[in-house]
Amino acid sequence: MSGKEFYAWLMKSEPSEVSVDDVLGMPEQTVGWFGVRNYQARNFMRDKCSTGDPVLFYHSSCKEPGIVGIGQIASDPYPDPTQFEINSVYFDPRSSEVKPRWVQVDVKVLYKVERISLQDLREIPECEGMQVLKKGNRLSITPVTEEQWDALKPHLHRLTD
DNA sequence: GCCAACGTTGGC
DNA sequence: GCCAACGTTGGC
Repeated sequence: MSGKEFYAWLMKSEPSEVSVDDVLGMPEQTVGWFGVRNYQARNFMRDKCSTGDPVLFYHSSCKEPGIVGIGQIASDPYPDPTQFEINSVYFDPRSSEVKPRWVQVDVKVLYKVERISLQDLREIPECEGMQVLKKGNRLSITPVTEEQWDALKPHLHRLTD
């Protein structure tokens, strides 16, 4: 009853675009979470994410979807640069540098874990209420409560690379 | 590649 | 401001 509603974040990435290994190869093992073009997900980044919040790094739209890494929010929100890049698929002509529409935060990957598949996740009773498990869920960023995180902990098996 | 679900768009 | 059409997401 005491757990925080926005304790942690589940952040989806398509591994063909940015995989957990890609991020581990980046400077500071950190990536700007570019390309979010959904207002609800944007508002989470803009209003609710804080530096240091735990992150579940999730691979989606792939053969083996699931949680593959643990990280943390590593910056305040700032304008997503891809919205201004005319050749980017994320270009938004309705946005402007003066009044940016889309923001991102930096995400740092701390370590990889043995993949927790969607199926595994559904079998953890305390995780039943997780937004990512809800039917028709399409949000790329969803909050994870403190209770859900605690329930997940015993299932997180750190990999050593 | 299918298709259910849901967000966005735009005509009225 | 309604709502049908359309586009996108993402597991399967």
